[in-house]
Amino acid sequence: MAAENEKSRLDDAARAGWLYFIAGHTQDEIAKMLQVSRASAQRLVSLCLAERLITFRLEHPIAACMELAARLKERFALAHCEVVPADPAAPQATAGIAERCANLLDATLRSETPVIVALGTGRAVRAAVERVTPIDRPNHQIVSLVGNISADGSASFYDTVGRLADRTGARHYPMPLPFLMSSEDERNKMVRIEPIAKVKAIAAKADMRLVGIGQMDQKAQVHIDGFVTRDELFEMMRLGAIGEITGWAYDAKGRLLKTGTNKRLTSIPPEVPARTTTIGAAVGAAKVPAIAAALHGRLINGLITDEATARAILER
Amino acid sequence: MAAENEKSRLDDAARAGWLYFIAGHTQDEIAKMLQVSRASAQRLVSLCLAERLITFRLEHPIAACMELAARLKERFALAHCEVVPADPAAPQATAGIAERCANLLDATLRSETPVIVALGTGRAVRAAVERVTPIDRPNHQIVSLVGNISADGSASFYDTVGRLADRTGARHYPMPLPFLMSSEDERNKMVRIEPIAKVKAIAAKADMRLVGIGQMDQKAQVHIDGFVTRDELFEMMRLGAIGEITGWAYDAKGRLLKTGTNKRLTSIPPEVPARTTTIGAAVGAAKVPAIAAALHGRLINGLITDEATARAILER
DNA sequence: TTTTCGGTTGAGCTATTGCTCATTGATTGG
DNA sequence: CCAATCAATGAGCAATAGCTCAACCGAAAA
Repeated sequence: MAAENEKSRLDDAARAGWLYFIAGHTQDEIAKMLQVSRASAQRLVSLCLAERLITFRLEHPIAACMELAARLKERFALAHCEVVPADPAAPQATAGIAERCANLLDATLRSETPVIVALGTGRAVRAAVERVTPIDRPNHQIVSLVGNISADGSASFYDTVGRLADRTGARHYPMPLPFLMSSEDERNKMVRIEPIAKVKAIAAKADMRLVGIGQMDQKAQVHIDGFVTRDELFEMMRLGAIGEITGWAYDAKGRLLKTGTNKRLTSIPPEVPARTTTIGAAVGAAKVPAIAAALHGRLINGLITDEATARAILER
Repeated sequence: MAAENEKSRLDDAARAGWLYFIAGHTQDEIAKMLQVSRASAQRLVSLCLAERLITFRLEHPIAACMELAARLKERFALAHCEVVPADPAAPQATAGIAERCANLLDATLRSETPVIVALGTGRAVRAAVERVTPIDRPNHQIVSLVGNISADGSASFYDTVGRLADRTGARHYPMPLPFLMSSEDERNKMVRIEPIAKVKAIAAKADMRLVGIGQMDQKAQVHIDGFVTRDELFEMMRLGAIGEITGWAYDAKGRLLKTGTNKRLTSIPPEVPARTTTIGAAVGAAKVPAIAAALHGRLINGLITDEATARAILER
């Protein structure tokens, strides 16, 4: 008898769900049809959902992305996560994630109350600032997390901070420092001098950090861009480095290394664990271990990536 | 560019739909996530539905029934239609439809304002009245559409009107007449006498008619119950009879025959087309042509049947 | 350059929905 | 048989969704 009632209740729930979601009736109409009160009709619709009698299927590539983003967000307790459809024609294309990063920057910068945005390295970050909608926000501040002078003394490093400031009229604070100093002592001296200390102080108050994630292998961007030598790169790899964020190398568990180039690095170190919104932006199979490690080590609390990369991270 | 925007709009619609239906967020939350106004978020969710980006799938046997009922209702412009799951163990079982008929009667009889319910023949109708919830409605009226005296003069015909009256305290009007008279003249005389004319008048004002549908073949219920002889049945079949409602035989197009037993029949004739709620209740492969004809001829404007029968009717 | 037009937007209103809580009614144990 | 308990119910309210309308924006035409 109990089973009988149970069954008939589920039947009614299914009926209500059908009438609600498929036929598009209101719960009031359904209540009249099924000869129950509106409250009961609502309960039946809820039950239909709770018992998973009805399922939703989104026939769109976006669906998989949303799913992956939700899983990443859950798994790594992220404050923010976006997964864009992978472009099969260009698996490494940063266009998709750059657009989302730009959108995120737009949203942050739209605020009338002053905000501080800190930028790291990475092609996605560079591409993102190019896509930011121009807006006049002179009271905002844009601060760099990394030195903008490369090994040869030139300031050739792509000036993301300056570009973003151009588009917003915000004050900007590049870090007038070489990426690496020649020794730990020298680094410690430099970061204590007034203009650098000021940048550090502003960066510490940043409302959002947007950083790229680099893998530490033969194709490491920090090496390609000439910030670290081949020897330095290989030394870090020997020491266990698997990825880097603003130059700070970390191992497979996302722990910052205490040796090697990290001792001579002028970049603002990541918060561990990340408390302020710290969004990592990266795509590509090569970066998967680096991204996964950064997530495990809580070096970032936000991620913008593509479908293929997201899937690879979750499958590890 | 237009295509680009169109695509991105659909992407957003899919995103909104996912967040709404799958993740269960409110449109307000979605608006904040996608950086649009709540109104726009609502539009995106609507668009997602309109473009069929999202589909609902009801994983329950009831779903097919709802679907069939909706199609029957649409196809034959029915005021009411219910399809119950077919019981694979007993394909002819009237239990399912009787329960629904009883429910319908319950709903009708629940009204405080006086209603008139007219009952026809059929096992489903008989079973239905047995399942009606007892309720005290002395001002209602229950009227029979068919004579309750069979060929041998006995009143053995199952007394649905009386049983329903028992359960409701309603006044009831059986038709104290033989099912068939010996001639057309005699029929015409009988239906004009006072008590019969009164029953006819009440039946004409009925708020609802619940009737069975009989097939006209060797297993015709009217013959089995002894209301028509074998010869009479075969004559009607020769004349094109394919089904009967309250004894009134009709052809494959649902047109009432003007000859044969119909000329001697005392039953209240159906309205053509049915204006008052006239619900046919019948199941079984054998009844499919009869039901389909009744629907086509608008002898009924409501149907209660089972899944297998509904499917067969639609596939004709 | 100005005008017009189609389409998009957000404010604000109304309908619908979800939920809480007191009440009812059924069921089980005494 | 009665009382206690618990799930189900419906009223009523607060939150949410859907819709209308006026305003706005950008594109195409004059």
